[in-house]
Amino acid sequence: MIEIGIVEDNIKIRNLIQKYLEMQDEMSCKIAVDSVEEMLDHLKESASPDVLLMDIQLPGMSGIEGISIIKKEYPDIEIIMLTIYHDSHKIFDSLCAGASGYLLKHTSLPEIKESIDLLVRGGAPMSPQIARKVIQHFKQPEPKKNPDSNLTLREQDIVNGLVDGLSYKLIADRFDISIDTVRAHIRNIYKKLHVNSKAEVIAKSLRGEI
Amino acid sequence: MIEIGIVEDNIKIRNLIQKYLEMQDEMSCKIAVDSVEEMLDHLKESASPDVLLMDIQLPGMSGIEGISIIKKEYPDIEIIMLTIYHDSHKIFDSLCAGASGYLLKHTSLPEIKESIDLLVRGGAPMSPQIARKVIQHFKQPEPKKNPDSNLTLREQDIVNGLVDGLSYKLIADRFDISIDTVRAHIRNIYKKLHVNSKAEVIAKSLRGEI
DNA sequence: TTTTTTCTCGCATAAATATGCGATTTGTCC
DNA sequence: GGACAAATCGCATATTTATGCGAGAAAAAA
Repeated sequence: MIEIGIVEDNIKIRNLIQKYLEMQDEMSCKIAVDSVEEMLDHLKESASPDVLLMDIQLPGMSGIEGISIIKKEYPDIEIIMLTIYHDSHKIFDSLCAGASGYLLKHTSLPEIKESIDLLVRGGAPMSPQIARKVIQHFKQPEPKKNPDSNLTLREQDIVNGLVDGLSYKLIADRFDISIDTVRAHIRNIYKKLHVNSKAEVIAKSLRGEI
Repeated sequence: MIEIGIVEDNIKIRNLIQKYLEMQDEMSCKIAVDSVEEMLDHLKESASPDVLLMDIQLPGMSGIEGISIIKKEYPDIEIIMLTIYHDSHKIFDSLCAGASGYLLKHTSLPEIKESIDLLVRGGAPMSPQIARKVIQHFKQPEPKKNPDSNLTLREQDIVNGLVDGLSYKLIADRFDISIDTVRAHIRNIYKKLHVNSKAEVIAKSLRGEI
């Protein structure tokens, strides 16, 4: 028997889902509340459900904050977001916070049931549009490397020194060269990268633009 | 009519899928080859398919290398990986290279068809186990934030200015404050972060350690 | 072999940064 | 009302950076 909890402030939707899930043989949905705070109260007193369906827009604490807190206290509870938001930020914030699935609210009741089944079998329920956004997140936008920014090995050494937060003097020590040589390299690096400060070199480097 | 191409070196599997897809009313699968190189030859001469099903382990160029090349030349072709590999590296390499879906080879023929439909409708077909791995990738292992490095809003503004490569003067201009105030904030930031140069602040920030 | 890179070093100087000490104002918390 | 954090500003100074110009030696490319 899969124990399911619901956090959803729209009472109609909440009751609808609860009733539907209760009708399933292998599912039970006893806890259905309208805020994260209430759910936390419940969790303290009674046994934890296996799966939580959670909205994002909620009175009080948002669903995304809720994920973090619940996951920290009860890491075994699997959380599926069920929301109208399909903007990338909310999706990624939810997944980063520890959600295991992300459904849009137009998902039908049988599909919700299917998703819960999928989840307990080790899958990750996602609406197709959501999956698309998640995947797009991986695509490298453009390896926008500056073509004529090919640094020599020594120059890369120097850049690494800068990224490590070293001063010219310390870089000189590290590679056993004079500080004026460091200056010379840095001059050339700036030319190649079209910048004129350490700050920009470090930023470019850590952004993978070198 | 959806035009589909297959790159798969196991001739049995290839023929099976091709025949099945050809049987579908709204699908056509004329091009079925056993290497990326062959597919590239085909693409040069005839019209591009809408969707490619591609294996990873192939004679000659690997499927993952293939994605990059094909996507660069023909960015409109959607690629679904169809492979036995379910290790995270291969999955992420594929998605980063530009694949729009990732199925495991035990996927049934009707499911493959469904996946293609899903793809052209803007979704992203993935086996549930794959989706799970993708999602796990988002979970932050540990936000190793320095506990007593909580910067105030203004201090965060200043840090952003530094990351953008601005000088004190320009930061002062951006927020319409005096350069001495910028100095004051930076002093406090350095104290909180236990550093003593712009470089280190930028590095920390871009590494997500603030 | 000649030319071009790459790496090395030096001197000089204007600009920017790091850091010391001190001060006023505006909130918020108790 | 008093304590305290946050944001603002000023002045002074030692250190570091940024950038100009020049140059020699070794290695790689032509």
